[in-house]
Amino acid sequence: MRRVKLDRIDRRILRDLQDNGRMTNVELANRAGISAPPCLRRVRALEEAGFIRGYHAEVAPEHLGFTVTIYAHVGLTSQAEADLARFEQMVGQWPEVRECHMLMGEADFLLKIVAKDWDAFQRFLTSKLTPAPLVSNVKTALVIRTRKRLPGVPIDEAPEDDDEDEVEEG
Amino acid sequence: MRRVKLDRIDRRILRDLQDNGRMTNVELANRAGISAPPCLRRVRALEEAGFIRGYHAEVAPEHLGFTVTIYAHVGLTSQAEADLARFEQMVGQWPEVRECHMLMGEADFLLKIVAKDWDAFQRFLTSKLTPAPLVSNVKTALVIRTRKRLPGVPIDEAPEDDDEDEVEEG
DNA sequence: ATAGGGCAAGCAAGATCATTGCGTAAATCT
DNA sequence: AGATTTACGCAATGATCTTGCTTGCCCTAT
Repeated sequence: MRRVKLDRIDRRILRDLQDNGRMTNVELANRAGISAPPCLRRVRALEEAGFIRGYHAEVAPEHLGFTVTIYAHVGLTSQAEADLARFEQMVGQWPEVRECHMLMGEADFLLKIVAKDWDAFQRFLTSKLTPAPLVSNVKTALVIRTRKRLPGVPIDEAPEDDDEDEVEEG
Repeated sequence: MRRVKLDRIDRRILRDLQDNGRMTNVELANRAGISAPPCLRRVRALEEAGFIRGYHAEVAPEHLGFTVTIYAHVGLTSQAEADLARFEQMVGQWPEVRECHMLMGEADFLLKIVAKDWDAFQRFLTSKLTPAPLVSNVKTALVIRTRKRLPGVPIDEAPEDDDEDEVEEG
């Protein structure tokens, strides 16, 4: 069980990579105030330790024909863990569903769904989601516009307390 | 007004970069079946045309101490466009709010909020969001777990109809 | 048909970047 | 204090990025 601590340099690296995932290692190093080799070693260590789950291009949905984004609240008929997992496994196979969050309270989920147009979403809703087993009720909310869309979390230069963040690695 | 069309190669590039934003251009080119130079030119063109909004490292919130994720439905007292914009401008300045989606129907928003712990979220809620001007009512939903978190949109090898996607660029 | 223009691909070369090995300094532990 | 660990920086190698140039293809207008 190795411990990984984050100092100011690590946080700066994470912040910069969260903001620009294709930043070159040399620029990353310059911003962090160290030379390239240790900077790359830190990045690799952060990846290994699970601080960085991956890198993704942020594509414009409307440019690819996806004009409809919906958030759907889904209530289930059962809240047994096996049923919750079965539902998650099912939505995991639907490409229209991009995110699946289990919410506090009764057995319900919040799904983020994208579709090319309203008709395609209706087809998904009526032929896939609503008739699915375990699904009790579905409430959908169409997204009109999105004015803020920041990735991940806010990463300050320094943590609020004096200690450094640390995390256990399996 | 330049037109940009997407062929199978462009879609493959977008799909691969959405999946791995740090894929090298040579591997991207190999997967797409073309050589590196035209592949890089396509990537640049896709960026210029707005198909790619940016690149981001996906960081693990809990590793950085953010153990709480909340979705909040916020209803406003006014749905005049100026007030909606004012609300969006306000949440834009709150680092805890990562996403702000305006929903269909009455003037309400869906916010994605992250916080280091439940207490920090309570402070945000009671000292920032709830007392803010225009805010009528707030309903929060704590995220227990997230089992699906895919970026962007599903990108197939070929579009459903025979035509190629095209988009206007300003 | 055939010549000309417009794309887009591939090759090649130079510049930049990533990556490794090695030596050294600072911090930690005994 | 001495030993150990850790992480930095330098230097060198290999890979990648990037640009200019040339070639081939398709479309269009003679």
